[in-house]
Amino acid sequence: MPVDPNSHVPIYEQIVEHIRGLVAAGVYRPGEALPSIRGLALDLVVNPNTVQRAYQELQREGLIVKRKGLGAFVAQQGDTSAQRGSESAVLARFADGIQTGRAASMSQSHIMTIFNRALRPVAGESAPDQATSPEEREDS
Amino acid sequence: MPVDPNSHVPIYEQIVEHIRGLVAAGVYRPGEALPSIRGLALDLVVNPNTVQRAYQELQREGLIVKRKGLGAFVAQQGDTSAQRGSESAVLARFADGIQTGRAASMSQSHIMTIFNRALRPVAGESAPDQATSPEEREDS
Amino acid sequence: MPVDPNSHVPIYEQIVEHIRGLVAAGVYRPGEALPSIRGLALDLVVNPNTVQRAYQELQREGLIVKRKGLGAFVAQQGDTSAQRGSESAVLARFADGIQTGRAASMSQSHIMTIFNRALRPVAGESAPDQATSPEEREDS
Amino acid sequence: MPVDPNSHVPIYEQIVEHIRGLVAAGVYRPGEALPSIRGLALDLVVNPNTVQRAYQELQREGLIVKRKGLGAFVAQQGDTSAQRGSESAVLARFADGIQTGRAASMSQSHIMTIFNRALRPVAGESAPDQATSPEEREDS
DNA sequence: GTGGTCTAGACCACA
DNA sequence: GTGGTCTAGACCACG
Repeated sequence: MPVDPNSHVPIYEQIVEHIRGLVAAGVYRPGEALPSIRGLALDLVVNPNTVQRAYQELQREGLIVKRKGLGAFVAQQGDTSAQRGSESAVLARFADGIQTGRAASMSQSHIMTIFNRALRPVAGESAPDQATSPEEREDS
Repeated sequence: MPVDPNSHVPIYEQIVEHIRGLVAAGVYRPGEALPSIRGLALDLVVNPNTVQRAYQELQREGLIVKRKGLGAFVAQQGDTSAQRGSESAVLARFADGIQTGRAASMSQSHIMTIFNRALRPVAGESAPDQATSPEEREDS
Repeated sequence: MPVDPNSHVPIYEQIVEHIRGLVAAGVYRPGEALPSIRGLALDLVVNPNTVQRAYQELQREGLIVKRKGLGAFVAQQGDTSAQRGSESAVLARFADGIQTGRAASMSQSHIMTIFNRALRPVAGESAPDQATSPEEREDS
Repeated sequence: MPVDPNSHVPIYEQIVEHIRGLVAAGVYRPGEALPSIRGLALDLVVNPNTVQRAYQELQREGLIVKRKGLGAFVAQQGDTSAQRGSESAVLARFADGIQTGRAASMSQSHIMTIFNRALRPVAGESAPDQATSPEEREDS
C-alpha cells in the first residue's frame, strides 16, 4: 500500500505506476482481473474517484480493459506494454538525475559513483553486483 | 533555460535545483551576486513571484544570502553545500528509478543497462561522455 | 452480433434496435416467435437481464407480445411499426450528424460528401451498393 | 448553452464536441484563449469538474493546451485537428445510421431519401440544395 | 484569477 | 456486485 499523499506526484499516478509495475512483474497476467476500483480504494485509504482516474489512465495506455459490471482486466499485450512503460519511467528518472548531475558539473565517474551508491544503499563501493534490500524511499 | 511547466515538480523547485547546480558548478562563486529576480524571471519566462519563492528556498537552505537593496549573493560555504545538495538530488532520482525498476521485477543488470542507456543517449557504447539531454517526459 | 459494449447507447437499446431491424427486414414476421431470452443472451454474449430489458422495451413499443410459457412473438402490425421505428432511428442519427457538421460550420455540400463517403466506405463512387460496415468508433 | 443532462452521451463529451465544433468553425483560433473552466462551468450550469474533464480530453486530443494560472488555449494546429475530429464524428453518425437502415433492409435510395429529409426538415424533396434552419434536436 | 487534485457522497447502467 | 458520471466543496500551486 505505497501511496504517499504528500508527494509531488499525484496519487492517481502513483497508483498507475504501482499497477504498471505489478503487471510488468507478472503479478497480474493478461486476462486476469485487477482489484475492483472500490476495493482498491478501501485498501489504499483513498477515494474511489482517485482509483477510477488511475484505471482510466491505465486503460488509455492500453494496459487494462474495463468491462462494466465485471471489473478491470489486464489487456492482452498488457504485460509487455507495462514492461515498456516501466522501462521508460526508470530511464526518465535516470536521465533526469544525470542531467541534474551534469548541470552541477559532476564528472561521468562521479555520477556513476552516485548511481552505485543508490544501487547498494548500505554496503561499500567495492562490494559485488548484488544489492541488499533498498530502504523504502518517500519523497515530498 | 531548463524549466518545464507540466512537470510534477513545481517550477520554483526546478529553479532551486538549477541555481544550486550553477553554484555547485562554480558558475557563481561564494560572495558573487546572483541574477536579479526580475531578470531571471524574464530569462526563464516565468513569473517573478516564482523566482522569488525559489530564492526564498535557497536562502532557507543557507545557500544564498539576500542583502536589502543589493540583491542575492552566494553564501560563504555555498559552493560545498550546493555540491552536497546536488548530490542528494541526483541520488534521490537514481534511487527512485531503481525502486521503480525493482517494483517491475527488473534484474540488477537490466537496471544497469537502462542506466547506461541514459548515460549515452543515442550512440554506441564506445563513445563516452556526450551529454545531450535525452528526451523523455512523463507528465501532462 | 452487433452489440458494442463501450458505446454510449446502452446495450439493451442496441438490442432493441437490432430486433426492430430484423422485424422491419421481415426476418421475423408477425405472429412468428422471437429467439428466447436465454438463447439470444448466449448469442450476443450478454447478460440475460439485458435481453430481458430489451424485450420489455419492445413490448412497451407494441412491437412484440409475450405469452407466458411460450415466449415472445412479433405483434400483428409489428412489421410496419418496426419499419417506422427504424426509419426514425436512422433519421435521428442523420439529423444528429448534420447538426454536428453544421456546428462545425461545414457547408451543405461538405456534409453531403461525408455522407457519400459513409455510403461507400472505401471504393470509388462508380460502384454503388457495397455495404461492408465502415469502422468508426467514437467512445472508450 | 447546449448541454442536455438527460442524454446518453456524457456531459463532458457534449462539451468536448461543442468546443471542437467551435474551434473547427474558427470561432476560437489557434493561440486564442478559451473560456476558463470555472467560467464555462457557470455558463453551462455544470460542475467545474465536468468542464475540467472535457478540457482534459481536448488536451489529450491535441486540440488545446492548458497553462497553469493562465488558462486554456487553442493549440497551434488545433483548428485543423478539430476539423478532422468533427468530420469523423459526423461520419460516424452517418455510418451508424446507414448500418441501422441496412439492417432493416432499407434500399440505398430509401436511405438517401431519409438523409435528404434530415437535411431539409420541413421542405419537400424537390427543393434545391439549400436548407432551411434545422430544428434544435435533443435526444435522450 | 487560473488549472490540478482530492474527498464525500450521490445516482445510473449493467451483470 | 461492477464501472461511469456528476455534484459540492475543499486545498494546492502558479500568476
